[in-house]
Amino acid sequence: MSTVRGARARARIEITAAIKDEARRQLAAEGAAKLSLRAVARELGMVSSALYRYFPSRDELLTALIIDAYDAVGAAAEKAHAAAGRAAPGDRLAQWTAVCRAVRAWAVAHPHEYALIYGSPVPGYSAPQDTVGPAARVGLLLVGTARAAWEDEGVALPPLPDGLAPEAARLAADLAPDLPPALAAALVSAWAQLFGLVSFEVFGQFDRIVEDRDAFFAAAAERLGREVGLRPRP
Amino acid sequence: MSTVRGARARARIEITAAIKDEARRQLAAEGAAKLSLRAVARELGMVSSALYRYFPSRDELLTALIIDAYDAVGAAAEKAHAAAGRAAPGDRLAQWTAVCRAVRAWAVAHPHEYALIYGSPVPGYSAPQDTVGPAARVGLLLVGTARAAWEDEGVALPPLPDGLAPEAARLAADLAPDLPPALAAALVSAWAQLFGLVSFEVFGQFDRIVEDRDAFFAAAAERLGREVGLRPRP
DNA sequence: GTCTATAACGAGATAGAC
DNA sequence: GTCTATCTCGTTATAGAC
Repeated sequence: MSTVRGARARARIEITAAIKDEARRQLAAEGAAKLSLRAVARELGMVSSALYRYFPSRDELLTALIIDAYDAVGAAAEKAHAAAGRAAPGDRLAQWTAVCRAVRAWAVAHPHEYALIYGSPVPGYSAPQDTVGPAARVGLLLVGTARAAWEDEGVALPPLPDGLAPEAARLAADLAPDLPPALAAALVSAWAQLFGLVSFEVFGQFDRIVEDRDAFFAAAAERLGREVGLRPRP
Repeated sequence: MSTVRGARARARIEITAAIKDEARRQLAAEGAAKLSLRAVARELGMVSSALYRYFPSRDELLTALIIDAYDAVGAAAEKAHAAAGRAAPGDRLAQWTAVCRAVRAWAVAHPHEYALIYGSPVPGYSAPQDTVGPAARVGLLLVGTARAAWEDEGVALPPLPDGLAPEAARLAADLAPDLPPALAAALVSAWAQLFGLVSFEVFGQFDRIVEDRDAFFAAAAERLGREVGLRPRP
């Protein structure tokens, strides 16, 4: 009884994975806008209507791919975060740059999945609430490292520009009530800028401009870390 | 004779503009991947083969749209650059932030054209050399402002991290041989981060996170300016 | 209950004959 | 330039296999 259910469940998991794999292949070849349930089904030797047992609509398949992508980059970042924490406990700047490098490495290795989550929105598709949690994973790591440094020794940040004080207070209340508003605002800014660097590289804006991308990115990531108050180990 | 030719030329210009306008409308509705010469023709009451007199292929139409977009954001930035130069000559930080704000304002007003040039690459399309010049316009303004500040009074930048020295020298040689390598590298980094901030806003990554986008962006742009050595007027 | 297959819909793209 | 025959798409209804 339970083996039967187990076998069915296993088959379901396998087929679901096969569908997503094939969809990712199409993502790379044609882009998210042209992702087609029929083409996926054809490639898998299924009939299109059969896919509806696994994904109730094309948009739900897209959502699954988006969540997987956020989870993949999040997992890569978390792994780097943990490893850096073990390798040099207390060296928050090293941990910060390790997370940045992991994000970049994942993005360079999976450019089409990266484009799906950090590139132009897919026309006609609007991401449901389910993506919010996975999307936050990298950001949470960055906040965590900055918080650890703040708890260690406090951080020295330049004073907030006048106009930003209310928004910074709002950000802090939403994202990290224990942190000073200036740090919360700096974190959001660094977060956006990290992905700006990665996007420029992945989307080809650095072609014929930046050559030694590793060195360039490493320096930029470290600078971002300093902007949220991280300092090299004394 | 010449009036006939003039009229013909005028008609050609008008039709070319109408084609691009309709194509931009489709860009907004369906995305660049689905831009179709046939649909453009249908909407204009033309037959698709007639379009080939104006654009030899879909890719050439895309290229024209891309160049137009780079030129539009470049012109907006140049206008802000010039106005800031007139309003407060010598205040380089104000000029820098004015350019940043102009880029952002254009992007927010034209999100689909922004996505075309700074979003995910269009699958199967590779930009020809013609786009390089227009694409450089904003970057050149940023370099120009930083150069002016450098010539005014020099700039104090943190020393380059070890590994970055060769790449920074290369960047400086390519982009601005008169500037110190550390400044060239900081400029490329600030350039990428500026568009990272804009992309996060335009692509919806700030939804439900950053509320007062004007204040947030203004503060970030000013910080970027300081990173390339700009200081407020004494 | 769970799945797949057939067939169909309405809409749109596409290729080629004329 | 036009028309038509043939594709694609997402999605649903239905019937039957396991």
